[in-house]
Amino acid sequence: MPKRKPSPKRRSGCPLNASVEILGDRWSLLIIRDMMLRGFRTYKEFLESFEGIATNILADRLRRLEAHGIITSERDPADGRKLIYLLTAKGIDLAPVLTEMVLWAAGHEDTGNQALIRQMQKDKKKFLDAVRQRWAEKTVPSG
Amino acid sequence: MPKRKPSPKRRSGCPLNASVEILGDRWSLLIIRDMMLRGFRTYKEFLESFEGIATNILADRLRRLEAHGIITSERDPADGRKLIYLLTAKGIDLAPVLTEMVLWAAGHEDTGNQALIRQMQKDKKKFLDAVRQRWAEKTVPSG
DNA sequence: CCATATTACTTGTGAAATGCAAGTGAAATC
DNA sequence: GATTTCACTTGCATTTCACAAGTAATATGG
Repeated sequence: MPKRKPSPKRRSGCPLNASVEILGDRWSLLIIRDMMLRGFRTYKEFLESFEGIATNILADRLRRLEAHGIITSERDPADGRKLIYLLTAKGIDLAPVLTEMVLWAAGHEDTGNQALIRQMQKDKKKFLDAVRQRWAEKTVPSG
Repeated sequence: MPKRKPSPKRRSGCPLNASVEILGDRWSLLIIRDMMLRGFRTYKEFLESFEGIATNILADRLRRLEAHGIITSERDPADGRKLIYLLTAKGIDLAPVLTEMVLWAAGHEDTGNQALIRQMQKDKKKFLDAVRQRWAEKTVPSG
């Protein structure tokens, strides 16, 4: 259980503050969403996913997420050019956070992706179990 | 039920994207936390709470949260200088999001506020019910 | 009343983060 | 071995942010 790394210069001890300092920007949670729910694993997939992210920002966010132990990266043995990014246990533990954010927006904002929302609403626990299961099997379907 | 406002130029229809565009910065969720859990309601209280926020940024974030229907503002009848900021129903509905973010950080980062965390872990539903109850009564204790 | 204080801001300025276009190096493909 | 693909980096313009100072409206003390 690698946890409780002594973090450098944090503004306050509140756990929410820690979360916000790590995840509080426009892209980090979207990258994690794509890894968790869409099975994306390479730089190129992320870049093409949300049109609009700058290449340097994407590189920076991946570095930061890795530094925080939320993702790992390794060379693709089948193609030495590719780096494969994967969620760590700490990363997959963000599933409940993403779920609640999705449900909040779905209830109060004009959004799409109704299939996903209905799945989450119907049985939150089952949905989260399924996410964790796919992650454990490392058989997240791509696309 | 005032919901589903047609939002201007959103990057994608995913609900998570909507959440990130509204809440994805370093301060918004901390302001909401202070309103929800500490009963803060004035500009000055927020400013003194998290030392470090710039006055113009605080003003901007309060404006944005109000524009998104997460908070309201009204003059204090007892002191005409003061504006009182209050969470809307949409704002209090962020309680599960905050809770999951707190629990995630508490489990994986080196943070304080163990009392709050134990309360959340012990019975998440009861904790959320209490938050909603205090909000409904508008009797959130200050400090 | 009138001077002073408090509250909730705005404005100005420099620093930092971001967006965009172009370029680079290593590995794969043709 | 020339070209393409992948994962970036670099340089520069723009936007956002932090910090200090100032302002308008209201409140308070003498």
